[in-house]
Amino acid sequence: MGAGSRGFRSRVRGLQRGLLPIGSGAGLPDRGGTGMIDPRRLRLEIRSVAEGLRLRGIELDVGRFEALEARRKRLQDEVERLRRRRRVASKQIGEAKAAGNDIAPLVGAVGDLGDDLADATREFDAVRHELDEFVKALPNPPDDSVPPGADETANIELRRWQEPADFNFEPRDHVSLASTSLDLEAAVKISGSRFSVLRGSLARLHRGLTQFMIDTHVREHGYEEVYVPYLVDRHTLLGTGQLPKFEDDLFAIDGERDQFLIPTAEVPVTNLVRDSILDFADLPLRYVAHTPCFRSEAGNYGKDTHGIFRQHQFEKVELVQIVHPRKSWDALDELTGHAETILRKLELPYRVVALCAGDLGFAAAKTIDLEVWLPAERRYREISSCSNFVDFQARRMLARYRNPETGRPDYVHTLNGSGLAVGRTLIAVLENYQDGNGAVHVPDALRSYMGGSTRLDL
RNA sequence: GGAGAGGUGGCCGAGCGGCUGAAGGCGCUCCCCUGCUAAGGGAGUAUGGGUUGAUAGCCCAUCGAGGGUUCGAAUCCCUCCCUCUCCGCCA
Repeated sequence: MGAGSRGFRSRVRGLQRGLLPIGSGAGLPDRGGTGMIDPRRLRLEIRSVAEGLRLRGIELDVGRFEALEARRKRLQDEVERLRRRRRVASKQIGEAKAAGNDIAPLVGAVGDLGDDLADATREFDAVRHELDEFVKALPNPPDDSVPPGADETANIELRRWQEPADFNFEPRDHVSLASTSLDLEAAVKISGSRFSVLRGSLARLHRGLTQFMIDTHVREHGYEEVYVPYLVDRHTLLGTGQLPKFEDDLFAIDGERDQFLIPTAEVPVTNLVRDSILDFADLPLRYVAHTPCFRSEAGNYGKDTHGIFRQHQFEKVELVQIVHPRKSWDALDELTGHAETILRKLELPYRVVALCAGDLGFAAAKTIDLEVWLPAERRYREISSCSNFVDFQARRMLARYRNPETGRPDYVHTLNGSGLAVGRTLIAVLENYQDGNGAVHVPDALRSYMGGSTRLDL
């Protein structure tokens, strides 16, 4: 039995064990594992898929896909035909043997079947691998409601909440305000650039913000708090779409373990439902997790180098929802609202922005960003990103639910959003709550998390 | 880290290399019977892929994963992963 003549399911399982096709020589993943755009949709409506991808600035090579698909079809047919022949022949041999007949002629009749099958299988696997790579590299086509555009300049502001405070003094930035409580020198000494050390009440504020966010989402929004690993394997990252295309953005563990530091809690949390068939009645699932996030920020050299806006390590409270496919658009609005609640409770001015097609992340069908006002920069900056991935991640993960109407498994839809990025919230609090004398007040909502203090002791 | 045991369908649990996609039990669904919270009888009940107008059929694959032996592997061989028990270490 040649490589690849094992079934689809075994490949999917292999994948789930972290044995990846990419560079590992292991079996090819199939549908579930490769994940992506629905292969059937790709075959049947490739034009519309191509159109969607064009909005993201990606030109789908329709001719190449169709050629590959034609070969795949022919070879799969051949392989299955040969396998069937082999099965039938083997069965006959078994029966003959049981009846006490001479099996030599039957065995001889099998002839080159084995070799033919091995050859066909080899070819089939090669084509599937090629097809797999091709499809896997395709991002999620944007939803129809996503504004067109190539980059962030085409994003659409949907609404604003509160006008920025009109300071009658020159607002200072968070680095200046934090003073010695933000010890960037120590961080550089310990770890290098893009890390930070927080001290005293600033560290406490950081922790308090985190607690406040989690508590709000658990108590008021009905999320289940989960604690998850910060190191994950390749398969997990493939499920949510960080791999195989964006390995450079991740910190990998160097050594025997083929693991990576999570770039966001989305990765471990969404993968909770990987390879499962959920009960219809259990949907929607809502998880909130607080984790550190690790990003290499490759390609962002020189960008946001001041302060702690863009770090290799930062904390985030993440919201994840697993929902019925017909509910995901409502869920996106809800989830965005849950993130907004934090900003409102903290009374931080923000605006809501719909990302244009060109600005979407790989797996997202639609993304709504929340941007908080930073007085020192005199502009709104991203503090939360809420996305509906529809069935894109679910396909990669084989995350399904039992459809009560058909009795069959269907893919769920997945969503996530920051609720919020803690470090950036810290910046926003510092800058928006400064009083002009270098002091920073504690937002009312955070008082109880700060031991009743009304001012930060910086 | 050392020693041992084990990984089979939603769960439990059989399985001399061939008729086992997989006995049996439990659970679940539907039907029948039953005059009353129970019992009994019958049928059905995995997933992925392909084909197709089709969630109708039909075909292929899957018994932790990968590879090997063989006409044929859940069953034999090799490698890896995981779980459990005991010892050691440890927050």
